[in-house]
Amino acid sequence: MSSASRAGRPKASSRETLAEAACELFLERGYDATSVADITQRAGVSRSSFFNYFSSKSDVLWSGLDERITTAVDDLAAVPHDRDGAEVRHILSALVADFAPDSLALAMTNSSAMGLDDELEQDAALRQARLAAALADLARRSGVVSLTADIAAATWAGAVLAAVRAWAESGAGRGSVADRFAEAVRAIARLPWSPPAI
Amino acid sequence: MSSASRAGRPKASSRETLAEAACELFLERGYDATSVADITQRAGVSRSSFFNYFSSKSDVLWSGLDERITTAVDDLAAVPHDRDGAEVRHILSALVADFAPDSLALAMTNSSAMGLDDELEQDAALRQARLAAALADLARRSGVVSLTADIAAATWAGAVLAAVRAWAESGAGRGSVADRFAEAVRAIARLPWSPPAI
DNA sequence: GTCAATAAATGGATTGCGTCTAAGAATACT
DNA sequence: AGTATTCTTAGACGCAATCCATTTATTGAC
Repeated sequence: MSSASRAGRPKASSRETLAEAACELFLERGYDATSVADITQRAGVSRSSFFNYFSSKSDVLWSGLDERITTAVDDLAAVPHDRDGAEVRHILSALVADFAPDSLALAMTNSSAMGLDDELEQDAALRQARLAAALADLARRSGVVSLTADIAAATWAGAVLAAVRAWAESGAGRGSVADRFAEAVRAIARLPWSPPAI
Repeated sequence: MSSASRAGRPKASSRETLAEAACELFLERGYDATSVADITQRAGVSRSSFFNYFSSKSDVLWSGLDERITTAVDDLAAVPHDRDGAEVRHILSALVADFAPDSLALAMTNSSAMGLDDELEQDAALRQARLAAALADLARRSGVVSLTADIAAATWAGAVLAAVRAWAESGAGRGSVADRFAEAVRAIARLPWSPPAI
């Protein structure tokens, strides 16, 4: 089952091929000016096939992080209600460990060239929200009042996405996302929440 | 300029009329199953006119908060770089002061009946992100490093949206959004950021 | 009253995403 | 050869959102 595809028609393309074609076009024409049909045309498959590989156009950029968030959400849902925060930090660390998605990094560093600034902001917000929802859920299960749970969840989910942003903006070369997240965790502990903070 | 409409064809509808029609339909059939054409038909105007009143379908529910966020974003952009956090808290307090949007509250309390759960989560995330971007910008202008600025911004923006959620979920009857936000601010100061927090 | 100027409504066309379905093509197993 | 399996593909669809040209309703000036 491992190597040989067992039966059926072989795939005519791959996520990688499509993502590559998409990124090229995003750089050439910009995100909005690139249609799904454009992408599949360059990749040499039909438009219909696109949605066999990605669930949406923006998914091309975010599927890597989405998968990781999905497992993190599952893991968070499985945490017993009586655990301490170390487990949560561990799950979030696993989420960012060895994270290096070519397409997202490329898009983030070239967001202005791709005309992607708003798009990326919004897409990032959706991912942050999905993670925050799982975190808030866990916090509530652990007895934290709803309002406080939402706020703490917003902070931690914000830290994850901030780490990704910081990593991408620094050229994605120096330092891993995990490093950035560790930095973020330290920053949270040091946050001056009294007036001078923000 | 105040009362008499100065010239031109009089409006055939209003935001209120359209919002009312929309909410009725959302309750009857659900959000996804309600098209813009359905809304305008019930309101007695053409589909084209809808976009003279709202910029999108979801805007029906969020325009109230959007306007407030817009002024808050403008105010935040105008804050000199050398001010303390009190000014920020003031702007955010103004954002939620006397906030009581009928349609959003209705939608949030009946989100499951309207089949709106996911939709509202996502829409809320976009608003939170818009506010967070302005807050992070200000923090960066004030010399806070980017990563920390993002995290702090996520917390405060999260607090605003959490206040709105808490207010809506409590029936929108007891206590104002402003009260909830004040509660949120106190919660932030009390947040146990070491492990046991979340 | 007539006439411009103005503001809004309207119909219709267009684009693009995302969904769905039925039909076809390529592969492995027997 | 035949069958089950897996994927591709064409095509149609519904809907949101944009755009434009046209029409309708009002105000105010002459």
